Amino acid sequence: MARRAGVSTATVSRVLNTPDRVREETRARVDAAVAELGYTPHFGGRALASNRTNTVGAIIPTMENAIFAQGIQAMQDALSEEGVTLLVATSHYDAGREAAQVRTLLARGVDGLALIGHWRPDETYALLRQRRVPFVTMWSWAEGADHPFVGFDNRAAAAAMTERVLDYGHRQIALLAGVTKGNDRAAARLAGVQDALAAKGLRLVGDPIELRYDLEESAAAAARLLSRDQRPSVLICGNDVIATGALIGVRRLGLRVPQDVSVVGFDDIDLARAVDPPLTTVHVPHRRMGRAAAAMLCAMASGAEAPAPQLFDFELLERGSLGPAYAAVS
Amino acid sequence: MARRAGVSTATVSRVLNTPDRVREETRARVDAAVAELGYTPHFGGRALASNRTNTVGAIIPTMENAIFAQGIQAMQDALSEEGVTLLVATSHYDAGREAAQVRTLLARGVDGLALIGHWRPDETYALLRQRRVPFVTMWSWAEGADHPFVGFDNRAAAAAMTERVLDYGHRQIALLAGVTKGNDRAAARLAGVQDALAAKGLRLVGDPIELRYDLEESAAAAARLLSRDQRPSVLICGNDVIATGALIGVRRLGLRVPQDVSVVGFDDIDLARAVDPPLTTVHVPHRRMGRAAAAMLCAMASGAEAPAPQLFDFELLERGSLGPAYAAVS
DNA sequence: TTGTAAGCGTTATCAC
DNA sequence: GTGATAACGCTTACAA
Repeated sequence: MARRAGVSTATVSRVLNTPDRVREETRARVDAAVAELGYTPHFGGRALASNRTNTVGAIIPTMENAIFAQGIQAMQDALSEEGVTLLVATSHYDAGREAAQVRTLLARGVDGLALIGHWRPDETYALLRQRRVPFVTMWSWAEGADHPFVGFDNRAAAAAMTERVLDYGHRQIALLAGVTKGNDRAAARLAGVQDALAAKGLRLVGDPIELRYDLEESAAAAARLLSRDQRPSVLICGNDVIATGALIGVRRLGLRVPQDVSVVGFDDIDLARAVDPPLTTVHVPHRRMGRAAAAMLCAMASGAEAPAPQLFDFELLERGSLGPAYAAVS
Repeated sequence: MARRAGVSTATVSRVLNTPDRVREETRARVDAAVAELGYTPHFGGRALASNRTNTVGAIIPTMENAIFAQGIQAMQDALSEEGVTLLVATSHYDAGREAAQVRTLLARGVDGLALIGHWRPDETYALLRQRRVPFVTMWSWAEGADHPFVGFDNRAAAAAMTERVLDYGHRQIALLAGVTKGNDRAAARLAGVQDALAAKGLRLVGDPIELRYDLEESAAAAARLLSRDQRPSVLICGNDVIATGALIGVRRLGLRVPQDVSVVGFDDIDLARAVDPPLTTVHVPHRRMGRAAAAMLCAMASGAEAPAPQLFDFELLERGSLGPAYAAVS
């Protein structure tokens, strides 16, 4: 390509990177040659010479979870406006795989890294620091963390939802939580529910049940729970998939929501509006968090000092799956 | 790093790439140094010297569509077993953005590329061929195409579903299709429905309506359709999101599914099992297609000749949203 | 404003 | 089996 425009490779490089440092006429000539040959700079060469890749990485548990799909899509849209490519890797909720993916992404020279949640082995943080890669964590409020993050207070949100449930008169409350092992979001939500109950001197009906992100498993658990002697009047669910599963389980027993039993979810994914009754749930700004993380990483990759954590608000969304506790009243 | 093990960079390279071509003792020494320094080879340098990146790209419309999220996740899982990284880009259903993303991914030196569907400007194909990048198309059956693909016959599947609908006695049939512009899958599904009707000398009630991937828009369209004089007894929907929206629209009118009106979907995403009644739909093996595409790309990137297209079967899944056409009978 | 030339960290081709 | 050494395509002083 170099001399198709009759200039040196250096000038081509300038046209591409600092167009204002080159005479208009020369620039036009180079641009023409670029267009004509369909030239695209070689990524490897660029990375090697400049030690930057214009790439940031994100490691999420799985794309099959709609909240991450949304967040990552928003993040990618924001990054591509800045000419930055997003490299997405998945950990399947496994700390070991996450660490391996960190290594992979570091080897590819990412200029920054986004990770979900803040629970991970010290070794992973040590690796990140040793390589001096800017990183942010997402989706949770990492209180007192010494790294930037963008998230919201899962614990407070769960507590707020629980208080709302209590306002409706419910006292027989069961909790269908997500798997808390290695998942600070799920754990915080569980803790939030317990907080709100403890504040009123109440306790759950039975122990919290931890469920995977699976409709059938959740449906079965809900049905089992509702067949016990002391039937709960409300099922508080750790996410909307569990809540939807619970709805299915309730339906199988021939019970009605919310007349016979209430169900509340968390996340506000599409599913929440699609089911009948639509789910009362906690709205979480997944897309806004994705965009905010993108902005933070861009800033940090450009050498900015570690930005302040960004905390988003949640919102209680009443849609119909939470009603008064008739059963408890009778 | 090079001489921490007291060897040349060439030997380090051999240990990493062709370990069997180096003496056991030397190898051990290098491995030790690698571990000690936490060394990872520089991706850019590697790409520059070897002209391979162990990266393949995929361009999908959006990750927010669950079928692509599933397929891409499966593809990524399969690729990572081969040590290949997947670079995901999104086009938002826009041919121009797709072409731009092709350029971006080519610039990053991907060893192969996966694209959704086979409708795209000739220029995009020309670019792909000019750069000699192996590529496959996914999700549709590109009859007579001169490139490898992995997909299924959207048209035949839609026809089969329509025949099933006819078997239930429906004659007042409305079609809520996806947007067909630039989307061969949506267009093929629409054509399939028309095929099956034409074979029996039947016609749709009104024109096919094209809807975006949106619950509310679909709900509104369904409600409008069912408020007309000649009310359809069944709504055939181009995908499960539209079908779910239709379910919501039906519910708003106080009608029951399937007693008053039937609804059928397409894709079999999670949503289909979550709604009430669960959707009768076409099951599409999204994950298997993702894995198959990964295998094809790996083969092609390793220099294999263009593999034969891989066609997957669909499956009609009856779940409850399709019932007999009482209304039509009366 | 532009060209020259020295790297950047690998791999590949040779000798040894 | 291993070490020099020359690419690979780009960026970036530095010189012109």
